[in-house]
Amino acid sequence: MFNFAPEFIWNKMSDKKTHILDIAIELFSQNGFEGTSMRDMASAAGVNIAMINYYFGTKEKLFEAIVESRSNLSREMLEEIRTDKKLSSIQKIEKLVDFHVEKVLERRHFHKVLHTEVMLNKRPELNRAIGNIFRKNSVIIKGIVEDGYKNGEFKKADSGLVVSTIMGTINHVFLSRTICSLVFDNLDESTDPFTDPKIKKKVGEYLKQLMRSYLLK
Amino acid sequence: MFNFAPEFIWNKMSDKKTHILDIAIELFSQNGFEGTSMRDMASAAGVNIAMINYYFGTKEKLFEAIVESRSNLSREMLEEIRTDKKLSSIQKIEKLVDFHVEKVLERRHFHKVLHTEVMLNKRPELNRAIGNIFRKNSVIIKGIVEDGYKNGEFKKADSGLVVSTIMGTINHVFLSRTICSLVFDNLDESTDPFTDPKIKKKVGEYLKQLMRSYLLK
DNA sequence: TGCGAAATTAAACAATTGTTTAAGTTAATC
DNA sequence: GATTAACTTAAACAATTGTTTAATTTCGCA
Repeated sequence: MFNFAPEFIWNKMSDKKTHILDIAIELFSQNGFEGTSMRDMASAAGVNIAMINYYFGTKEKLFEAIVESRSNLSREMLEEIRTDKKLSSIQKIEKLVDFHVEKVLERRHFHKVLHTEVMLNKRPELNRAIGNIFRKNSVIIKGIVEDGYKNGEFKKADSGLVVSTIMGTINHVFLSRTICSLVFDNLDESTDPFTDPKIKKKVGEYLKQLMRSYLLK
Repeated sequence: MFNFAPEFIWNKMSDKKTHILDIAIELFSQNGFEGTSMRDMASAAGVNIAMINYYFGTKEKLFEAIVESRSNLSREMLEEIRTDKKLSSIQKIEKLVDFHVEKVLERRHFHKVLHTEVMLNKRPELNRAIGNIFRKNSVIIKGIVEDGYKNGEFKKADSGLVVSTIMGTINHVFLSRTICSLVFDNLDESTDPFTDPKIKKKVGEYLKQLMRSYLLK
């Protein structure tokens, strides 16, 4: 009898635990929290179901582990933009818009789940974890807007609402295929709007123009 | 032995079926689709669980029935704004902003669920029903923006993205308590931001100013 | 009053859920 | 090589899910 090769070979860099995490991100992203069962995840990751609880305790803790693991990714980049002395305030805003469009497009399913979770607001622990990410990012972006006012480049503006417009517009356009088709109503059925560079550019340019006309003196 | 009064007396205007619908809206809004069980709904409505399937068939059909029942509420109002000859284009936009802020604040839980459903995009039938509502509204608002360009009042603008900014900003601010607290960071713990008229006004004024500076020539 | 359709009920159904158990294997340490 | 801890497994657990059934009651109408 032959011994067939196992479906997964754990290499040493990404061990079984982080492999589960990767699969979990994928499934949670596609199906949401309630929509993803532990058994789905176990079989998709090719591990015994009890291993997930062995590593992470509970389903909710698993989700929290995911959130934590992605937590610091964008904060550093945002901080970098804010403190860049070579950029004017409006240039920072423009860079930030591009960064966010890119980020959401790249991980739109994940962002989708973060937003569903923060909206529905069950699972308090999880909500707090997500809220912390949003908070850190929000503070930095607000800072950029307020800096622009202090140095005389911008008109006075409610920085929190400016953040809401940038994030809100991007989310609205990109987190739902249905809505995306409404926004760009001449969408070719075959082309995927989320990989189409023209659409990405369109949204970016629009938001920058919107911010210029509202913020600049 | 006494016969105690039943928990609910069905009056003739809103019979048992529509009573179930009302309760279902409430529970779906608070807990989402997956988060609401038929048993929860049955006991909240004070009816036998089998009655719900008797009236509506399945859980999903029940949700669709809700969506249909709310479908035409805002379309008429929007159409009215668009065709109002006494208003300039920018006045129409402003009226529309106020209308949407009001609408979302009034039924925020329901809008929350609509958005979660349209984001996750499981349950194709349901998604199509929700998409149709969004589509109808979207078309009208886009029309207002495009009218404004044709009559020389507005600069050329991507009407779809303007809609996204209005809807996206309002949703981002009002569909999550967590995010709302980030936007208005000096929030009193005790006051409810969603009933506070100051916050409602703030968002409305901001969006109007944003649209004026972007759209007007 | 009596017939038949509609309404209502408690119970059962079958499937799935997240989690735990208890027995097993593997691997490293002394 | 023995001891211990980490890992892995199949099975069971207990709870919940949406839906259906089959028996019964209610009610309008002839």
